[in-house]
Parts: sequence; structure tokens; C-alpha cells
Amino acid sequence: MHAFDVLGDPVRRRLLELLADGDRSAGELTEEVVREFGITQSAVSQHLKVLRENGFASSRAEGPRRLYSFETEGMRQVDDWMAPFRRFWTQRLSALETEIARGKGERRRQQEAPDEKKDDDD
Amino acid sequence: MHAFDVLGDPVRRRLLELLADGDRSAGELTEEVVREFGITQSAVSQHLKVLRENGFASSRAEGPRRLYSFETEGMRQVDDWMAPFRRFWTQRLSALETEIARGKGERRRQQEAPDEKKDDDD
DNA sequence: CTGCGCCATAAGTGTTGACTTATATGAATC
DNA sequence: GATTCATATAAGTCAACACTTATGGCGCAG
Repeated sequence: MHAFDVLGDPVRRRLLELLADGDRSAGELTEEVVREFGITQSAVSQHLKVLRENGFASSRAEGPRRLYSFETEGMRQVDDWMAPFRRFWTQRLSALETEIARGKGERRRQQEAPDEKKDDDD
Repeated sequence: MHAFDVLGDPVRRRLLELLADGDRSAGELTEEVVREFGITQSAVSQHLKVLRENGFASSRAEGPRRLYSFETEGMRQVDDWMAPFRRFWTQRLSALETEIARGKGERRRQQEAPDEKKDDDD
């Protein structure tokens, strides 16, 4: 399964948002998602498996519970694929970047402009 | 259809890569993708429709042909959703980014970022 | 060792979407 | 206006995946 397919599901996106705030047990994640999406514990467990198998999360046993952590590998793959496109919508274009954007295809290193914080939700 | 679902298909990702190099006619895009993936003209046309309807591409008539252009809206949506996660794998933390990261998380993980400076590379 | 939370897996079902072939639309050419 | 090239749409098929219910495995308390 491709990294983009993993992020295609809204339940998995929500799980990742929750994990981004810190490690959580499967039970905590399940409770939240079951409430928001109206699906069963089994469905959430299957989603967590997909996240694990694709480098988006990891889990470790903590007594009878399983603690889940966010893992960067999956999103890094997505980010890497998107990187060459980012020049199209980064508003602060240097002269060099403008020339690249005009289609001459010459690539050079150029530091990215810092991102503004944007309050956006899914 | 969600922006992540659009990028979930490898044919559509390839079409976007081709469009990133500059505008192309449907025929040129079709020829390339048909050759690489072994699908029909009809299938490619349907993928182009998905790209159009979700803000990833636009088309204009140019005589009997249709010229396609890359559009930023779709990927911008993807990029916006990913923005809050990016702090997890960008080791180069500016003061601003550090503050954002601190403000978001109530519980922080023990892991500290190394304070070595690193040259950017691809 | 028995029973009970916690979580994962098995097995089956329905829906969605990517694909096919066939056909329609529309602009240029004769 | 008929033909042809370029592209889109129609209609149907098939497989993948997200979901369900049912059950299994594990850690721990009694």
C-alpha cells in the first residue's frame, strides 16, 4: 500500500492527528475515533495495523495495553514526493526560483522560506 | 473525493509529474501514460477529469486539442494538512518553528533535537 | 488456573473506483 | 456537409478495501 493510500482514509488521518499530540494507548485512540466516526473497535484496530505496516506509527506493549507512537517515515515519503512541486505555491519567489518556475528546469539549492503558521483543520 | 485520494493513484501522480514540467496536451500526456502503464486513452481521460475536478489541473481548448496545466490548489490542501506534522522530521528547527512545536503539544516527548548545524541537502 | 479487561485477527459482505469497450462531441479539413 | 482527428462520456465488470460480527491471544488480579 502506498503512503498516499494510507492518508486517503479520514479515520487514519484523524488517528495521526491524535498521535501527533503524544503517545496514546490503543484504547484511548479507539474511544475517540469510535465516538467521532461511529465505527467499531475492530475497524480502528485494522486502521492502526495499516499505520504500523506503512511507517506511520509504531506500538509497544505497556502492561496489558499497547502504546502507539507517531513515526515519521510514512509522511516523509509523501513529503519527498511533493517536494519538487512545492515551488508552485510557495509565494515568496526569489529571482532564481522564478526562473526555474518558468520552465528551464535547472535545479539549484535554495533555502525555503519559513512557513507561516496557519490555523487549518480537516 | 479527498485530495489524498487523488494522489493515491500512481497514474495520476505520474500525470502531475509530467505537468510539472510544463503544459501539455491531453494527447501527449495520454501517449506517455499509456506506454508506461498499459491502460487505454479512456482511462487516462478519466484520470484527467479527476485532476480537474479536484484542483490539481486545468485545461483549455487550443484548436482541436486540450492543453492541460498544473494547478496548485489540490496539493496545497495536502500540504496544509501535513504542515503541523512537518516538525517531526525537519531537524533544522528555527526559533519560530520551535515555538510552534512547543505551543501545540501539551505533553512533549523526551527526545531532544540535536543542536548541530547541518547543511541542507537533497 | 480462572475469569476479565485490552487488543488483534478471521471470515464474510457491500461499496467504491479503476478499468474495459463502445459511442458521443467538437473542431479542422476536404 | 461529410470525414477525420482529438478527447470526453456511457455503461458495465472486477478487485480492493473498509466495514461488520465473531473469536482468539495475552497480561494480570483474584
